[in-house]
Amino acid sequence: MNIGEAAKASGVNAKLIRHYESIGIVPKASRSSSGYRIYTDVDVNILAFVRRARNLGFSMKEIKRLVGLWRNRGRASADVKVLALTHVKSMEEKVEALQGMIKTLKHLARNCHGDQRPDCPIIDGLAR
Amino acid sequence: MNIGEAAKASGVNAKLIRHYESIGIVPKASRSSSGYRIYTDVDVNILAFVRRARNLGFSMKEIKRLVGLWRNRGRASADVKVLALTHVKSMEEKVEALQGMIKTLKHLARNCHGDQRPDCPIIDGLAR
DNA sequence: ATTGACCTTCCAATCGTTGGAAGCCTTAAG
DNA sequence: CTTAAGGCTTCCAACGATTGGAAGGTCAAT
Repeated sequence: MNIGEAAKASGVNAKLIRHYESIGIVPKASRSSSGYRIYTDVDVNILAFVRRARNLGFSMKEIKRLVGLWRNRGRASADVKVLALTHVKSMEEKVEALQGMIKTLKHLARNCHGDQRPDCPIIDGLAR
Repeated sequence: MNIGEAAKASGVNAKLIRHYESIGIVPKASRSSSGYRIYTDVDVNILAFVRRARNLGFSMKEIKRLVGLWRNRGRASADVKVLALTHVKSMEEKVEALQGMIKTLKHLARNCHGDQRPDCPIIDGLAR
């Protein structure tokens, strides 16, 4: 399977697959005589694994570790769980930060006429 | 006032002030005979305005527009409000995305022993 | 033999910020 | 007057994750 087929099968585009290889997220693919990368079903599984982890918001650094844990049959599930829950916590913090911003901005916007007049509590709030 | 003092007064560090100038967020500061940037109280206000907008999660592109609106006495408050509410909406979408990820990961983690055994629903979920 | 779709590598851009290096300027102390 | 500390200047590079393009090689079908 060449990189384009692997891209379709895994849902990770070809450009990104090369990038992941270059930064060591996925193992280096073997090559055909003409230099094309060759992928097996196992490689496709790794790529799809990476894609799913990405969809859950893990950083590439975390994903690198997750792939390592996945491939390590002797792993402790505790290691995975800690990684996952740490990530959950950081996402929860992001949510809180965003909700704070949303609340503030909505409050400012509620008091803004939103018409042709220049008077604007949003601007005033920022310029306070 | 030189850049260091303006940084203290505005809460935006000197490096960042130069950067903001270079990308046109804030007007180019005038210079002393020796080439040092000179800031007035008005400049400091602009910088602090930028900092507050940043704290509300606006992108630099949006902030550029906000600064323009702020300095334009004839602005329509509607323009500001649209910008703010668009930003609110995009933050709300981010929150939703994060909450989805959190929910999924928490669900996987709940079923994970988190001990020395390698069996791990989190990994299995990613490898599904 | 030529087309067109694929593959290769390398370099650059995005966004917002931070860091360093090398060199000039200002200020205060010796 | 000289020197040292610290602030200022510019430019260049890095972070993370991805995307884009350019220039060229390869494969399959016409």
